[in-house]
Amino acid sequence: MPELPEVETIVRGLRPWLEGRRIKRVECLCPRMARGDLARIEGRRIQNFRRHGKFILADCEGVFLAIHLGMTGKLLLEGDPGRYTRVVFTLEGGVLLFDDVRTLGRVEVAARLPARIARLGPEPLAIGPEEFIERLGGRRGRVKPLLLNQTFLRGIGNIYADEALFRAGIHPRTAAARLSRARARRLHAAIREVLEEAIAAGGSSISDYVDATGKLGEFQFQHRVYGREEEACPRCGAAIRRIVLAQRSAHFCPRCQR
DNA sequence: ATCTATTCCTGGCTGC
DNA sequence: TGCAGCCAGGAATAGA
Repeated sequence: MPELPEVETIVRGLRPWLEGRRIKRVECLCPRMARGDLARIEGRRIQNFRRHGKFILADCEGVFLAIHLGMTGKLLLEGDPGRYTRVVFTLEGGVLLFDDVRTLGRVEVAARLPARIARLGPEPLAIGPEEFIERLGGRRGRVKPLLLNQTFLRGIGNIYADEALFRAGIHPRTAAARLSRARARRLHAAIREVLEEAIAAGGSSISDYVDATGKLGEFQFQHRVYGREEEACPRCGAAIRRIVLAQRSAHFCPRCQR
């Protein structure tokens, strides 16, 4: 499941090859996944290929391209189109495939950056501790669902929310606005830390994440709570618990996270 | 303005 | 061995 570190890994892998290259043809094999007229980027060069939260964005000489990988989306420079290929980008000198088993991904072409993407919260790796604490204070909900809310911070998904809360020693059900300054500061640092470590490891390969060359990430071996229900907490040895919070599973240590 | 619940989607797993 | 039923969780959307 591609979250910020996985999308960052993909973008870094693709950028050197994609940037400045002209798109000759776009074939969408799953119209449900397209927004806008994808053919509008044909004949244009890819510029400013970048990550924005979990979105992949590019300017294409006056037309805008946004890609979201959903749960199982992959952008591949190698291999042939297969059963799960949803969009084929034919570029000068090669082909970029958007494969997605579950079709929860999206490819959007628009005149400019769509407002709902522009409105997302700040980058977790760019926000400072003071601004983070201030943003937390104005929220009424619980901290875990808030971390998943892309208008609060952009790019954090279930894995890194659980891992950051564990590192900060905060229970996922804690009311966000009730966190002390010290704990909020610790959470800010934990988010940075876990995302940076995950990017360094090439992301987490849970289910079927791979980078643009088909390579698996390594960070799943460093997960301390995510997907480790019943296992011993690496800090205190207590059994990791899994609960459902806001329709999502939340993994935590009942002793370390209060 | 914010937050919560529902929907989409299919491979892989569990249990009978 | 086969199959029903459930689970995973991104964002969009509707409703509170």
